[in-house]
Amino acid sequence: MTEVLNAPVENRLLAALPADEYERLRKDLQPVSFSLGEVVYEFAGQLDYVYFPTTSIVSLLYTMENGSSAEMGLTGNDGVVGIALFMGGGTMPNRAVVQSAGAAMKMKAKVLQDEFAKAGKFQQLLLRYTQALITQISQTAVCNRLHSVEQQLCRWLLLSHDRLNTDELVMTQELIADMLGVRREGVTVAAGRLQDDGAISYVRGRIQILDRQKLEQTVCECYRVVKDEVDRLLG
Amino acid sequence: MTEVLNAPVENRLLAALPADEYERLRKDLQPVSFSLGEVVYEFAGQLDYVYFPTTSIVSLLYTMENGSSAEMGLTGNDGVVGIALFMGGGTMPNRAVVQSAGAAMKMKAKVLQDEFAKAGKFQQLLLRYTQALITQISQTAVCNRLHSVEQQLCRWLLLSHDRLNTDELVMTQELIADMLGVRREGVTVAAGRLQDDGAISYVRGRIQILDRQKLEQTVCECYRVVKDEVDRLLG
DNA sequence: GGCGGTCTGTGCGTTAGACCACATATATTA
DNA sequence: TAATATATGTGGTCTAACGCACAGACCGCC
Repeated sequence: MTEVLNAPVENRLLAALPADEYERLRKDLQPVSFSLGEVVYEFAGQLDYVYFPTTSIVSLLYTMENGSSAEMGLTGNDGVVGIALFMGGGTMPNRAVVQSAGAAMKMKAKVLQDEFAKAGKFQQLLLRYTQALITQISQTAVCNRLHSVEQQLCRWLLLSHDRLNTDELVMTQELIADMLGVRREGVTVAAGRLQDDGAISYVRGRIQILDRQKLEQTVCECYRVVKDEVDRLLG
Repeated sequence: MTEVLNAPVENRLLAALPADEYERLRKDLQPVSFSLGEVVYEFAGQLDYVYFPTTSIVSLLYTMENGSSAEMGLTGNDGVVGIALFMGGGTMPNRAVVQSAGAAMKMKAKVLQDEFAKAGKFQQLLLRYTQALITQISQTAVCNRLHSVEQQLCRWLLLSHDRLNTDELVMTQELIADMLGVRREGVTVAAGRLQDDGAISYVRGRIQILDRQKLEQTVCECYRVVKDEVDRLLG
């Protein structure tokens, strides 16, 4: 466990740093543990740290005034939570919620900003990640408009699976529904079909990915666009 | 006409530059004229210039393999087209199409990148605009999931109207449908209702905004979130 | 074991919007 | 002034997803 916590290089952004830059930053990175449902930042809330997930996944989502919500993107070991801190706005009009419990490395906002200002490799990586995130959010917009709940569920499962080193997702259908911005029953039906196909198995908040290929057959092109772009920009 | 073309400060990003920086960049800005439907950049296409719209509006949209499309955001005199050039990726997996004919100032990619690397006010403005764009795209994702065609049409009309200095939008329902990712008939019906309300009048590709207040009553909260964030970040 | 809480499955009426088929109205050009 | 192309209006059918109401199923705890 501590082994995992002390392995910041499990985050792709940090792992891509040159050795000397990484050595310099190392002392400013502290391990943290996120539990499911924990709120990393709130609508318009000031952030003191940025977080580099290693084994956790954090969802970015917007909650409407009437309580309904929808996810616009998710960040795992490929990125960083808190881009507003280097983009200059400080805050963002959305929330970040832990979607899969696990570990992350945190860094003080001030340290990050100073490092960003050096215009080195770190800045380059942060901006490239941000561009990849833009693509992810864009594709979410398109997918929300044009594709079925089942396709979107597949996209979501695949994106999450890519960011974990396990085949088990701990997640109730209720929570998935909140992420996708659909009804819980809609998720039940879509998940039921995937289960009948043998793609996944689902038992009370535990999804096993049994057959990725089947998911990839069902998913819309949106998944591929996002994945290819992440690989191109950070790979 | 040339008067307009020679007034780059009609773009809010350029207008926000300190006098000395603006003077330095001035010689690198050339006026261009965009016609309706012109493609500014193509899926994964390399860009030689970035564009600062002054009286034009450019839509960012994704076209699916089957030909259907949806917009994820739009840029007018508040921003810049071609963020991939300073974000580091070079290209983006989407298209940029002129949604409202008019003028823009263009700048060579190399000049922009050199200027960006100076980490001055210009960089700060570009990053802040990018953050505002992220909010716009995010809200499009949420809106696509949760709101009606009529509300989305209102959002789209208001966002466009904010970026123009006229009450007339030149735009067929067919094209609006492509932007919103809905059927043309759906736009006809929604626009018909707005027309009955006296909010707009619609004649063969020419929309008159008659009563902004009525639009703002019908629109969902998404519009406000985007507008407030743009004002906060660039205002 | 029994009991309350939390998940998941299912059925049914309702609805927004898709898809299809034209009718009509306004431009453009011959 | 026809003839043609383009833009908009309208009505019908179909379907995915919603909203609601409950019925199981599994979980932990007393």
